[in-house]
Amino acid sequence: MAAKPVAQDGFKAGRRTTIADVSSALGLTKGTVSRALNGYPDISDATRLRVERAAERLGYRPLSHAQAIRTGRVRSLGLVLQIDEHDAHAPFLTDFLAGVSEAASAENWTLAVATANSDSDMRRTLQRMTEDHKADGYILPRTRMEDPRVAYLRGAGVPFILYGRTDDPEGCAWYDTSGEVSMRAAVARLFGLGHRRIGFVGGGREYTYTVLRHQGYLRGMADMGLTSEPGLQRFDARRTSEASEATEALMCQDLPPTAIIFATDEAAMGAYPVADRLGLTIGADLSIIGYDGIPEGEFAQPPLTTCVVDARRAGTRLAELFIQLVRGTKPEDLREEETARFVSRGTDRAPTRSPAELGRLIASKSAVRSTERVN
Amino acid sequence: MAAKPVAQDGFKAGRRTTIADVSSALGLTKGTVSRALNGYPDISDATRLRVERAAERLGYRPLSHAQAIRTGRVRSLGLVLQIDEHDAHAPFLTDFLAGVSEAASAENWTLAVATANSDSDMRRTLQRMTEDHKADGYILPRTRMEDPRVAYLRGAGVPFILYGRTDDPEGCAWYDTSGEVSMRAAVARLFGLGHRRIGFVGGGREYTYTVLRHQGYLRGMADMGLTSEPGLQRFDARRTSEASEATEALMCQDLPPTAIIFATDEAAMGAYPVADRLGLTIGADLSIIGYDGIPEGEFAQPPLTTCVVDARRAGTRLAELFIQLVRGTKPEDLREEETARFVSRGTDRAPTRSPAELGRLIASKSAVRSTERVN
DNA sequence: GCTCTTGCCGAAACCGGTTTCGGAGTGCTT
DNA sequence: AAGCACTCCGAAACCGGTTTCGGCAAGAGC
Repeated sequence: MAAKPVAQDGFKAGRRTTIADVSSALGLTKGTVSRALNGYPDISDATRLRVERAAERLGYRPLSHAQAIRTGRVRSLGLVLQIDEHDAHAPFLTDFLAGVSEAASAENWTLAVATANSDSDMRRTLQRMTEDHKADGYILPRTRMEDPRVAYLRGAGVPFILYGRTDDPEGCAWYDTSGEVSMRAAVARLFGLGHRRIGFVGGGREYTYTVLRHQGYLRGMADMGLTSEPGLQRFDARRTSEASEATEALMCQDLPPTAIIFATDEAAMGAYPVADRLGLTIGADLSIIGYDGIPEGEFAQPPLTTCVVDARRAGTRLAELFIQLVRGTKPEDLREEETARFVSRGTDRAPTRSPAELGRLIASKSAVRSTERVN
Repeated sequence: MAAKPVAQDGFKAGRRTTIADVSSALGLTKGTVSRALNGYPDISDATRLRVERAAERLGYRPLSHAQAIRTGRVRSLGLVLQIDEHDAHAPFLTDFLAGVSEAASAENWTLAVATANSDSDMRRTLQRMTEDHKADGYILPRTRMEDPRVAYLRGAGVPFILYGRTDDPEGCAWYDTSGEVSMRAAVARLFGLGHRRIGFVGGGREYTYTVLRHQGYLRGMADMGLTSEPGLQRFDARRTSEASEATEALMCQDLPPTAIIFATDEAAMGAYPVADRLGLTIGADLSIIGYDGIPEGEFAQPPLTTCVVDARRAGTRLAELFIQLVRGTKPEDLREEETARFVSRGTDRAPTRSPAELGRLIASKSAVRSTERVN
C-alpha cells in the first residue's frame, strides 16, 4: 500500500529540485538564483540570503555535470594508479582512498580512479581524462625526482598536487611525510643503543622518497660523527625479495652493519628470511628499522620497529589542499609536511656483537651452508 | 619554436570538436548526427556511415556529462568500499581496480570510488551518488547473504553487479570464484595425502564466501566419508589475529586436526605464529591450505598452499558484465563463476603424526609453557 | 532639477548534447 | 492519377545549469 508520493512545496515529488524550482518559488529568474549561489557581486545580500535559505529548504543541489557543460569543471578529483611495477602502495591504498574520498565528498567532490601500466599509458590516461572532463585535476602519488606526470600537467595547465615532493618545485603543491627527518632520528636512535655500523637499504633512486630518506640517513650519520661508507648502502630494493638480496649482500661482508635502516617496511620485511638463513636473531644480532607502518610489520617476529605513516590523513589533506588549489590558492602556499610516528617495537635493540664478531659468525655459518650444499 | 596550432578541417584548433562541428562539416543538423550516432532507426544507412566516418575523422568524442544532462546517464561505474571493519580486500585492491578501470575505460566508462564506514553510511553514500548522477550503477564487493546494499539498490531500481553471490539471487548479476568447488577439492587433496581429521576456519558467517566455502568443505568431507565434527570448525576469523586464536583452539584438543583449511589466506597466515608457539612444523605436523593468493603467503615459511584468485580478471569481468547489464542484458544471463587456481606450495604434505600423537605432543609443550609462565 | 553613476535584477543567449514532431520526398497501391 | 504509407531528415524544444547584456530605480554630484 505504497502511498502516492506527496507533492512538497507545490512541486512534483520524486523529481529532483532544479534551479528552476528554486527560482519560481521565489519569483526570481534562474540566472539570478545561479548568480546568488555562486557569489556574484551584483546580487544584494538580502536576495542572496533568501535564495540560500530557499535552496536549503527545497534541498536543491546543483547537478555537477549540468554545471560542467558551461563551466568545464566537474568537481572530480582524479587519481591514476601506476601498476606496471610492483604495487608498493597496495598496503595503504584502502586507507588512503578512504581519506581522499571522505574529504572530497565533504566538499561535494567525486573521486575518479584510473590505472596506467606504463609511463606513456599514464600520459595518455591523464590526457584523456582531462580532455573528457572526467577530472579537474589530480593527486600524484609516488612522485619521482623528475616526474613525467608533473611535466605534462604543468605544461597543460592542469592543477595537481603531489603526494611526495619533486626535483623542481615550481608551481607544485604537495603533502608529504618528512622521511629525511625520521631517518635522521632513526640513526640517532640506533647510535644511542650502541650501534656504530649502520646500513641503509633504499628503493629506486628515481623516487623522491628514496633520495630524501637517504639524505636523512647520511645527515644522521654525520650528526653522530659516523662515516657512511658506500659499502653500507644499497638501493633499488623495490620488492621484498630484492631487499633480501640487498640485506644478504650487506651482511656477508667482513665488517657487516649491526643495524640496517630500510626506506620502506616492505623492504624491511626482506631482512627476516635472510636473518633466518644466516642464523641471526633480529633485534639482537641485527637491529632493523623500517618506514611506512604496514600491517605485516606488526605481526612479524619480532614485530618491526618503524615510522608509521597515517595514510588516511595523507589522503584527507591531499584532497583538502587540492580543493583549495583549484579555488585559487597559490600552490606555494599549499605545501605540508608531517613527520611519521616512530614506533619502537621489537627490532631496535642494543647490539650483542661487534661488527667483526658478527662477520666471523656469518662467515662460519655460510661455510657450513656451502658444505651442506656440496653434499 | 612552437608552431601556431594549425586549423584542421576548417575548425578552430585547440577547441574540442563538438557535435556541431561534425554536423556542419556534413551539412546536417546536430539532431541528425546525434540520432545517427546513437542508432536511431530513422537514419539511412548511408547517412549513418557518413556521420560515423566524419566523427572518426574529426576525432569527435561526445562529452559524457553533456549527454547526461538529457539522458541521466554519465557512463560512470560506482564502487563504494566499506572500511568499517578490517579491510580484507586491501591485498587485491590494486589489481582489482586495475581490472575494473581497464575494462571500464575500454568502453569509455569511468570508475568513481567512494568509501563508507558503516552500513548506514553505505546507504547514504549510494543514495547520494545515485541522486547526483555520479554513478549509473555499482559493483558490490564482499557480498553478504542478506546484503543491505542489494536490498536498497534493488528497491531503487539502480543496476548493480555482485562480486560474490547472495541469498536471494532475484534480479542479481554476478561474478564470483566458486570457493565451494575449491574447498571440496582441497579436502580431497588432503585426504589423498593421508589426512583424516581436517579442520576448517572461516570468516564471518554473514559473508557469502564463508558460507559457500564452508559448504564446500562439508561436501568434501562427506565425499571422503569423513565426519565433519563441529569441534573441527571455527568461524569469525576476520583478521589474522583472530585466526590465530581459532587455530590454537582447534589444536589444543585431545584429537586435533592434522590439517586445516582456511577460508582466506589472511586467516591462514594466523596459523604460522601458533605453530611456532606450539612447536609444530607447518607442512609436516600440520598441513594448511588457504584461499585468495595474497603475496604474503608466497613469502611465508614454508610458502602457503592456496587457491589463487585472479583479482584483476575479476575486476575486468565485473566491469564488462556490468556494462552489458546497463545495455539491457537480463541479469540472469550475466552470472559468471570461475574456479581459483590451486597452487601447491609448501604447506600441504602427508601427516607425520596421528591426531592422538599430535594432541599429546601439543599437550606436553603447553605444560612446559605453563610452567615457564609460572617462573 | 538634471545628469551620472551605481546597485540590482530580468531577459535571453549559451554550453553540448538528446529527443520530439512534422513535413518533404519516394514508392506502392488501386 | 490520386491516395497512402513509409523513409529520412530538418527544425525546434529541451535538459539544468551559467554568463552576458541591458535596463530600471535609487542615490550621488553639480
